[in-house]
Order: sequence, then C-alpha cells, then structure tokens
Amino acid sequence: MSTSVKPYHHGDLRAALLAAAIESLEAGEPFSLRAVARRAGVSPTAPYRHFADREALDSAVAIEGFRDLRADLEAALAGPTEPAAAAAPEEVITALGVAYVAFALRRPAVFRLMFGNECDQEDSERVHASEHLHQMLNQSIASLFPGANNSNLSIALWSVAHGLAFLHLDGKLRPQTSDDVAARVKSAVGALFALNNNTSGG
Amino acid sequence: MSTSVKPYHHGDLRAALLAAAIESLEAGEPFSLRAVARRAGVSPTAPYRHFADREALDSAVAIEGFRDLRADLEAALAGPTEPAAAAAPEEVITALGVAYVAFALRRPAVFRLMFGNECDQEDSERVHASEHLHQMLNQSIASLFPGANNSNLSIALWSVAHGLAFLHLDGKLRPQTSDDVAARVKSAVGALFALNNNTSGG
DNA sequence: GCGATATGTTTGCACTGCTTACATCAGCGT
DNA sequence: ACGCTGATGTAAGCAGTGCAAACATATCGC
Repeated sequence: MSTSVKPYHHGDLRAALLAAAIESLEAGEPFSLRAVARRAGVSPTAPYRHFADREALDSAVAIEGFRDLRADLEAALAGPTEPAAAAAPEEVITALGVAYVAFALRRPAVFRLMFGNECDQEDSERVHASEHLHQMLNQSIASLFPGANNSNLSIALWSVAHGLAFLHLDGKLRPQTSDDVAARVKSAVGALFALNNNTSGG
Repeated sequence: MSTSVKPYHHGDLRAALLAAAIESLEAGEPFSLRAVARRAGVSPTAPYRHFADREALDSAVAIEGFRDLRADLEAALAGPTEPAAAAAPEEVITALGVAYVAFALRRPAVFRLMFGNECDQEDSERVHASEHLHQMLNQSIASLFPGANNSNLSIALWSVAHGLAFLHLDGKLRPQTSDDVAARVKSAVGALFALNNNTSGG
C-alpha cells in the first residue's frame, strides 16, 4: 500500500494535463485550467509550470487535434479504394470531405479549439500544425488535378468541408445522424461537380 | 444643469445595453455582462431585468447581426449590375460570397457570436433569424439555377463562403487586405465553376 | 553532503455570471 | 391627494475563473 502514497512530484504532469484537458473537452465539461488541474489531482496553479497560460494549453491540445485530423484524412485517402487504383477525383474529394466533417462532429470541442478562435501567430508550433494540414490538402488536390494552378481549388474545397463542418456544429444545418451528414457532404460535393455542367445540382 | 442629474430609471436600458454590447464587441473588448452594464452606466446586475442571462444578450446581438448580414447580401444582389439585367450566375455568386466574407472580416466578433457556438435551439427567435438567412440563400440560388433540386447546391455554396470566412477569421489563410480577400473569394468560386470543365482551376 | 534547479503548493487579487434581498420610481384606482 | 402594485435599478454575496508571487519539496550535479 505504501506504493500508492502520492509523491510530491507527479512524474509527467504535462502529459497528464494534456490528457485531462482532452478528456474534459470530450466530456463536454467546461474546459478550465483549474478543472484540468483538479482532474489531474494537482493544485490549481501547478499547470503554470508547464504551460505559460491558458492559451498555451489550448494550443497544445489544438496541435494534437491537427495531428489526429491529418491521420483521419490520410486514412480516408488510403481508404475504400485501393490506393494504387486511381480513384475518380469526385470520390476522393467526397471521402476527404466526409472524414473532415465527421471529425468535427465526433470531436466538436477539439475542433472548435483548433479553428474557432484567432490563433496566436506567435505560437509557431501551432501555426505550423495548421499549415501542415493545409499543405497536405494542397498535395492531395494537386495529385487529383495535375493542372497548373490548383491552389484556388484547394482552398475552395477546403472551405466547403470547413463550412459544412461548422454549419453542422453550430446547428445551422439541422441535427442529423452521422450517415445523414455524410450523405449531405456527398450531395454538396456532387452539386459542385455538376455546377458548370448542366447548371443544376443533383 | 439640473437636467443632467441621472434619473433612477434609464428609459430604454434594453436598447442601450444592446448598443453597448455591440460597441464592446466591435472595439475588441472582452464582452462581459458586467462590462456592458458599466458601459451603459448602470449597475452590474441591472441587465438581468432585460435579459434572462448572458446567452440571452448574446442571442439578441446575434439576431441583429443576422439582420445586418442579410441586408449586406441583398445589397450585393442588387448591386453592381442592374437587377433587371440577368447577370451571369458566377458573377452573382461571387458577389454574394465577397459580401459574406467581407461582413465576417469587418465585424468578426459579431460574426463569431452569430455562428461560433452551438445556438440554443430553444431560442426560437434566434433560430428563426438564421433560418431566414438560409431561405434567402436558397431563393437566390433557385432563381439563378432554375433546375430541380438546388438545395444541395445552395448548401454547398453557403459552405464555401462560410468556410472562407472562418478560415480567414481564424488566421488559417494568411492576413490580407480586404481587396486580397475579395480576389481570393472570386478565385475560389471560379475554381469551383471550372471544376468539371477542364479539371483544373484557373 | 550540499547547493542549484525543477516542480508543486498556498495565498491572494481582480474578474466573471448569477441569485437574493432591497430601494426607487411610475401609473392607477380610490 | 393618497397609497398600492408592478416595473425597474441597486447592493451584497456566492462560486468559479485566470493569473502572479511567495513558499515548500524533491531531484540532480558537484
């Protein structure tokens, strides 16, 4: 039993705080520095040894979120169809969009943290995490459309997914099952692909 | 001088609080109930006579925001080209998108209030304000593309504008002059219109 | 051993949203 | 003119927050 006496030092408090923060967020609880400290079983101001301020904790969580989102998107790219077989661009883009929106709805609080506030441009690590995502999207689009200038298209398609994610998150598009949402993303992408074809979305 | 002695009752405190709230937001100051009360020259708890809680004030501000945004979009519709002359769909959509993103960047805090949190579905007035906007977009798209089912297209295009707005707001697309942003919106819309044409955005 | 250093605690401040009890005023019936 | 009633604003106080400063404790290099 003597092994369970809590030592003065935690061991890896930084990681514990990060985990606690994500748990708090995912549980829908109010995400406060104090609450996170409580959950980690540590004094209210202990986190300041590891994070300069509240926003630094935010950023650390956001960075993890960006990593997870990238993983989801890469899984979607490699997913249903064999990666070797060149899938139709519309299918690939739909898969990316569905994965993007699904991530947002599955982990709404983290997604909001990642995107829902002006990111401190001084925080180079956080800025880099979001740029890394951006680059990944650019490359995906570039490989789908080996044309000249697809940075515009890349931004446009990112915006579609991002907008769909936030409109669903904020309840502007009505509550749906995740299947419904996926269908909606698919329809939206389809409508865009049909835009200049017959001037009428399916 | 006796005319300036502050009366016990304010007269129209609700309106004054709303105005103060918007001023606070637009000034980039932290938007708290107490700060709003202070700005209106009234005790910290006076607002509770007019707003059930903090969120009720939020909603009231958001509703004004929705009204303003609709006005901007309608101005964009009636704007550059004569409303009688049937403008090309791409131009109209670009104009709408530019107006939408411009609103978001001109009044970022209000825009975040309108969209950046789960809207209380119980607050029927607020829900209605956002649905009104949605309907207006639907009708615009419907009149541009008199096809069968354009609700998908409408959602897709709304998402593009919404995503562009938030990605700019959150610094995910780099800081730009408002002209740059407008050009970006235009390019994005152009890339989408060219999507299935030559599989390469201009 | 011993001192520097990293880590966690205590205390305290200013701020927040919100509740409860109280003060002031306006309008109305008598 | 008087006083009641309801609407509006105030005062005091609670729990919670982010944060800074001073203090305590454990770890590591010498």
